[in-house]
Amino acid sequence: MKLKGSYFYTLREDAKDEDSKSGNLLVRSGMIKKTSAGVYMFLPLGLKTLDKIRAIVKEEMDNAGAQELLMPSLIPQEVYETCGRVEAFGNSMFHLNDRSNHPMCLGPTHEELFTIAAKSMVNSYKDLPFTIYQQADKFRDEARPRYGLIRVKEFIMKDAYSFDRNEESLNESYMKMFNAYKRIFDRCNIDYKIVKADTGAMGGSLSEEFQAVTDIGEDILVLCDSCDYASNMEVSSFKIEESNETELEKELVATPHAESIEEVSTFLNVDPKKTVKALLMNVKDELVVFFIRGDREFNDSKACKLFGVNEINFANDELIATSNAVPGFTGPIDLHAKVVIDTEVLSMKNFVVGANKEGYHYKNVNVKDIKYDQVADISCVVEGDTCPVCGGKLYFKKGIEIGNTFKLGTKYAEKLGLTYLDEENKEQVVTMGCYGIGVGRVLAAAVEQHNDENGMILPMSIAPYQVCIVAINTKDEEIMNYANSLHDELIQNGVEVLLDDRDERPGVKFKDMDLIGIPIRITVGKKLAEGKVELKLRTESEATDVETSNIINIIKDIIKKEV
RNA sequence: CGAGAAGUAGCACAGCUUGGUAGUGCACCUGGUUUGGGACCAGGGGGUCGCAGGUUCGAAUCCUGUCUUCUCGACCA
Repeated sequence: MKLKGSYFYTLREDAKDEDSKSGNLLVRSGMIKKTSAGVYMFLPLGLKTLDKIRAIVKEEMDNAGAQELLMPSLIPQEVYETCGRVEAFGNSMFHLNDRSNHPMCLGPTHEELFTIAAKSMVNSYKDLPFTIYQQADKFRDEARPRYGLIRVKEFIMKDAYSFDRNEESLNESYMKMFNAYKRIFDRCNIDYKIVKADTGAMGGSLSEEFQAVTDIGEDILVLCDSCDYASNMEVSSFKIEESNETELEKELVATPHAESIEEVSTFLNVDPKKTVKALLMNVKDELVVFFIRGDREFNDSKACKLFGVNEINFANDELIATSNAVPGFTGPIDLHAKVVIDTEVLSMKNFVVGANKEGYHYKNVNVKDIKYDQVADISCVVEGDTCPVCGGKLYFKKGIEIGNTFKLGTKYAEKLGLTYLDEENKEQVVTMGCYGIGVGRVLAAAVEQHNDENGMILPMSIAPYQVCIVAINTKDEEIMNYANSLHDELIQNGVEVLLDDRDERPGVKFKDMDLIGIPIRITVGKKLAEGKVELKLRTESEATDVETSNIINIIKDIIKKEV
């Protein structure tokens, strides 16, 4: 590939409407261009990079025995009605009508269509198991697209679905995908963690997320410093510390104007860990008061699961007025409302709670003093908590979900009637798994993790070109002749090469090649007269002189080592 | 969806308070000098100032509406 005469441009300044390192670098390098919020063009250089990732995904899927197919994006709405998902997706689904006013949508996910496809083929237990997948566009009308390719309205996802006769067989299919995922992300050089995640509204028994570790991550990963415990914040737990204090008698204390945990703990000079705070919530239009340790966050998704609802909001004044709770001073003693206490509170002693009386709290309260309807795990881990597995210390990292493996179970198969006959001629429901990879997110994550002040530092496996040749002076015939012949010879040797033969000054070319992150740079300049060119790796700051007689082998060796 | 900010040339911005010929840097074109880390000199092309109304002799500038983008939050199968 020669730059002169080809579609290639870079921007010298950051885009004002990109909020992430990767978004900016991808836009500045001319790989992508925003068409509207959360929708991007993939320009030639960007598509080439994306294709490298897609090829790795395809190779690993095929090796794992999965078969590729392609589903449509334009789908009749009734396909999603069977499993109640039009409502479940709500505003994030794109709706449109065809010319005869038939309601259609742009597919946000494809469980239903894959299940329908499986029905055409599955009759007997002998037809199982198998796994099919596609790499295709998904459409989700995100409320707030952000971070370049990370949160978008239209994106390419690799989604695979496994079909098995039972849970045991599913476990095998699942592990094949799981291992393929590890190879895919390893090959793309992503720094990732595999965490346990919420099975959410999808149902199913196990969900594991592949999370690329970056500061702009939208998920909080809970990790252990001494074992391999790893969990999404939504579902993570911690080992509760038992207190061996002797229980004291509760005592009413005046705490004028001290409403927040911070104010109360400062006023009474107690550790926030020795307080219990109330959350007045609206659960199905009923007031439920949750009590958790003062320094902890309320875990929304755990609470939703507890009540089997999709959302829990703060109660409004009207709802709060149905009880004797006083916001800022709400406590579990003599509270006339439904009370749920966090499991951890059972192990706390001599703590501070509100007194349901303006300006008063109780101190030295113990579990025996309080009445509650339910005990449940409803709080979030904080850093420094004890690991539930090994007793080590928990710490946090931020992650971008780039992949998800999911034991779906029989939910979709049941509703859509995907069954088979077993050896005894009995009808059985197929057990499914689904496995997704956000291909664009993998690219964004790779860029987010591999860059410096000059631009991207792409891993060899996904860089659009493995080698770039910078010809210092395009007017020098010898330099140009050699650069062109090196370009041709590398291609003949199966190397992906970009020749910068533009009539630009050297500095411009160096800056551009650094920006787009090509792993190996060959500079053809003055030393050509001595039979030498310069080789520089994007990951290194220094260049070395190399004999032109050896150059092909040296390059091939570097590539072999990296891929 | 709630709150805030911004829309002026391909990109990044100034001009708006106090209405009066549309500006700067980069990019682009022509000529020349240059050629190892985003060159220099000279000349040049390109914008119905997001859109629609209104006020005014006159609107990028003031007023109203609207769309878009961004930020913080809510949401995120």
